[in-house]
Amino acid sequence: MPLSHTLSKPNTFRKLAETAQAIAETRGSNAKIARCSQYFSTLENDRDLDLAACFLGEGAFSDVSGKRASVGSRTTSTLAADFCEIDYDLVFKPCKTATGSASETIEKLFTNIQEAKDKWSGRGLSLEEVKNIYDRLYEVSSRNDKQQILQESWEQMTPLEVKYFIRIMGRGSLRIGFESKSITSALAKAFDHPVKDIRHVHMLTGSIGKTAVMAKNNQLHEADFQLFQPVAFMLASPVESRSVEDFEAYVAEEKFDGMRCQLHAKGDEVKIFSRDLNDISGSFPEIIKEFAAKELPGTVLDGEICVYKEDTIQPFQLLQQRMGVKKPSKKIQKEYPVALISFDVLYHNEETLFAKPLTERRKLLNELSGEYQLPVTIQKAITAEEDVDVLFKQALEHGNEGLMLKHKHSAYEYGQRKKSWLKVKQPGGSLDTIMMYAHAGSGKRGGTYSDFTLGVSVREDERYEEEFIPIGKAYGGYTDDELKKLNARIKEITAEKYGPTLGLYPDIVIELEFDDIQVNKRTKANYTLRFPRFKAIRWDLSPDDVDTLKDVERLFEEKLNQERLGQAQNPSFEVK
DNA sequence: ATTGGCTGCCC
DNA sequence: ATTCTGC
DNA sequence: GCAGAATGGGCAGCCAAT
Repeated sequence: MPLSHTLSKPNTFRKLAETAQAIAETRGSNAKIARCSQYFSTLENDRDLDLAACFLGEGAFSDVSGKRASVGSRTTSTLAADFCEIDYDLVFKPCKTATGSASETIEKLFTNIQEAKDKWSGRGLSLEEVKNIYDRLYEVSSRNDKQQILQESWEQMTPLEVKYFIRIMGRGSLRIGFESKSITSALAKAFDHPVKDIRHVHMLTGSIGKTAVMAKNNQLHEADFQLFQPVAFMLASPVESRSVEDFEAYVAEEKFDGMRCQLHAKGDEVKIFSRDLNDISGSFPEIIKEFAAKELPGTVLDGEICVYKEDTIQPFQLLQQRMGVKKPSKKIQKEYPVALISFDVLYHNEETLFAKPLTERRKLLNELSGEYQLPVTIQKAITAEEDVDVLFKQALEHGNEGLMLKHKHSAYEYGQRKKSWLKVKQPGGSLDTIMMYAHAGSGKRGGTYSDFTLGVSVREDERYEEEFIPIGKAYGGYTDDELKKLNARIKEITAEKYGPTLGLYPDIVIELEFDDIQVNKRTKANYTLRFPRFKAIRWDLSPDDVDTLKDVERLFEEKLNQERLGQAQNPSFEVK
């Protein structure tokens, strides 16, 4: 069979890469959807459709598979440099800075460099073969083995294929203006089903590939919720309390600064899943044991895991030291005792409750709390903004993050960020900082400096010799227009260039907003900021006006002195 | 046996 | 997590 | 109003270098 014929077959990886590129170059979401839909229609084989939908919509592995390639930009980039026989630091890195994308750089280099072209066998791979490569990458662990597999694969791919192979392998976006919403629309169009049906089945199965196959074979109605298979979480939209209109329609509960989780239980079988649908049961054995002992009938709960010690909810930083621990020792379990505080019930006694209004789900949750001794959040009625203000203050006193306002009649809208759940938070503070370094952006921000290191003043601080020291980085909170102005000014105040980073003369003052200050001994300042973002570019201020490290220390002390109220007084959760 | 770099995944 | 932009 | 895209800090786990 002639090569060209083989390669034009729809089930080749080349066809998928070409389709992705065509989608990227197409303007307008409807046109993109049409282009993708047409591609899906050409895939005759179920397995190929499964893989194609998974690659375009989720990546190398289905979200619920728990598998990862564990290949990052360093591994791919150094190998790419070797592949082209160029120096990584001297040639590859500058190219990456210019294009703003490692995979884009690799595509360009492979297209233009003879050493890379010489390695190409031109054989081409099927979707199934590429899937096998991803599986092999998951199975090996050393970087050498991973690079060996990558090298062999790239020899059989065109530069365009390599680009998408890398993007699919990572957990990030394909950056073709086409994420899960568009994929579901494309499947709806290709196989003639309502978008909402496709979306619903996607939520239930957790797999876009499976959903695609079911859509093709008219099996969407067969999809059903299954215990121990996690569903996407309902998310909340940020609001300022003054912008809420009908307070009576909402109930308030405190927003815990912990780890969101979905618990599935039946008898002594219990599993918990993280927001990204990873199985995190192993990290919290005492929660598993505790719920196993309760012998619940088939039940799914939505809640938050917190470190809870001496009747007090402990800071998130303490929980962080447990989150990633795969097999926590007895010592760790004792030092960081955790509690799962539930706030919703999604399934009980063979019945899914997603479509029921919140009030009804809550009624059941309260009953379960009484029957099985489950800690649940306390919901409070509100009628006006003043109520929210009072409750918000109480939440902060508990060491909680803020308030959730939940629409009383809302269904559990999984996987979506709607206005049924609102989160009310308040910035932890702000600092006037100096811009110290500017870093090259990537993707659509390629070619500009879009990411900045901000510093506080230590000019009159005997502990330091320099004028300013970094306190955090920020990349957002400015408009595209402001970014242009910043880039113009940066050109004029560049002192040094280190690869993708510019060292700047002190000139631009940024009002930096953040949610929290934390101690971090590994940094020069000893402190870092949680969720730093631009609040304003202070063209009106000069480097002399920048806040000092002593100001940071003072803010931190103030925070520490606000003692956390134990749950014994005025609790934010209870057992009915 | 330690340390540092890379990766994934919580917020 | 947060934020801005295009549709 | 939603979806998409580009990015923050910090932790554990794992591998590579020393």
